[in-house]
Amino acid sequence: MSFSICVAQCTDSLAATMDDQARIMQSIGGVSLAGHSVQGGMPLPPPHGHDGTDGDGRKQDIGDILHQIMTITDQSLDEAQAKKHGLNCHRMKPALFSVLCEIKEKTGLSIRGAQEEDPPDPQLMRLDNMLLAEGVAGPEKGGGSAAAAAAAAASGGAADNSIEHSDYRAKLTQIRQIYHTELEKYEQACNEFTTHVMNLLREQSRTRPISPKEIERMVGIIHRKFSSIQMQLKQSTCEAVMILRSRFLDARRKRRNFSKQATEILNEYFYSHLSNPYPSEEAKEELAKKCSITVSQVSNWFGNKRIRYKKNIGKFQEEANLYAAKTAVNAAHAAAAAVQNSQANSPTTPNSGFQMKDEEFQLDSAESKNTLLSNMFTGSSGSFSLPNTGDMFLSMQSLNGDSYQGAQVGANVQSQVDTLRHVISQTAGYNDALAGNTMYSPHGLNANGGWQVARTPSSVISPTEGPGSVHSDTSN
DNA sequence: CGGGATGATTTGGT
DNA sequence: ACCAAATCATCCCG
Repeated sequence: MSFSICVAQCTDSLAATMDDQARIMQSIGGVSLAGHSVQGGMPLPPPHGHDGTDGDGRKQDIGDILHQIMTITDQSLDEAQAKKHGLNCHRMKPALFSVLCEIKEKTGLSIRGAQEEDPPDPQLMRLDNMLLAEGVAGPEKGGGSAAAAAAAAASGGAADNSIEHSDYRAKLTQIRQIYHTELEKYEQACNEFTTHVMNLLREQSRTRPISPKEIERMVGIIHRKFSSIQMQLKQSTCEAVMILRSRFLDARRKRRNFSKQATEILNEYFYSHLSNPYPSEEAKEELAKKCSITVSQVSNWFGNKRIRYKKNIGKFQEEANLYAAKTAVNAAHAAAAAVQNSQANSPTTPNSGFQMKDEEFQLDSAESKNTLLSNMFTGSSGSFSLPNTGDMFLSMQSLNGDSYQGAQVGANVQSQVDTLRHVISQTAGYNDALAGNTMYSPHGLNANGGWQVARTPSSVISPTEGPGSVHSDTSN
């Protein structure tokens, strides 16, 4: 939308109003020329110096004046100025003026009242509200600096996201700026135009009757015209914002898979908290930081993971084994580091060898994993029951199922020591029990398909009877 | 290119 | 506000 359009439109409106007046004038002329007396029977003052002359002369005079008035706008400025002066000085002018006044008074009623009250346009209000909501209209919200701060706060390494976000902010700021400059331009133009028209009308009021009401009305018309243009501006701004938004949302939809490392970290947490895979706010923040993703992405991930895990536990068993083992090994590693020269250490290589353990486990064959892991999986899982699959499964109770709650992953050395001890103690005893079912059994799911509420470890089921108890759930 | 994997969004419930 | 579930949209591999 350009300034020229708005000026053109306003000019149109003004021209239309002028036309109205010209028509009135014409009708006046018609009346006065056709009839012998002007409407209302107002007698024309006797033309000076032409007393007693025929009516043709007067008609001629009036006709001339009216013609001059009506064509005054067609002439060049200088010409018009001269003519105007001539008319103002014309001897018939006061009389004609009063006639015009009277006619005006009569026709004025029909003009007025036609388009008075303008209720707040709901459409305009909607646009205003939206622009306000989008932060395009309304008080300056710090624009770039706020965006930068928000981006910085959200980042913590989430490059993709913050880049997109700041990009969005930048574009929005751009739109906002354009909107404001345009709005200002229109306001200024409106004021200028209004003053101009008012001056014009005041000037003209010397030649023809123009009431203050009429000027007011004209101003109203101009303002309406300009505000309708403003509405167009607002509308197109809204459209632009919508497009930007949809693009931004599309861009967000255009997801990128998380890095392998991030998935690793998330999975580790998930499987080490399988009994209650609902990270606390702090835990989520921690994970988000570690994974270079946002907290809500962590939440999304856990939401998806829980649902998909539960939906098809079998599919995730290998993964579960893998991560349970990792957790156990990590715990063992940490514990070994913690207890240093303890006698009850893991049957693995010395400290230096632990560094590679993760990779080794990742690359292990399924069998070795399963045999190894089935002995270790109890490391930090809680109790579980299958949903309604009717599968036979094991219910295991951990010693420290919830010991990681709210703590940093792998940071709780004591629990890791416990885990290690537990793993070690379990290794021999339950190997056989699991031999026929190398699956990593789901823990923490109740019959309704939901994870059970976290419970205090070892208080419900003793470590001796917990891991060994076998449930078969054929109901449902 | 098809289809499974996966991150994001929507919907409905508490 | 958070969750489960369904669904969407894209990624990615064979």
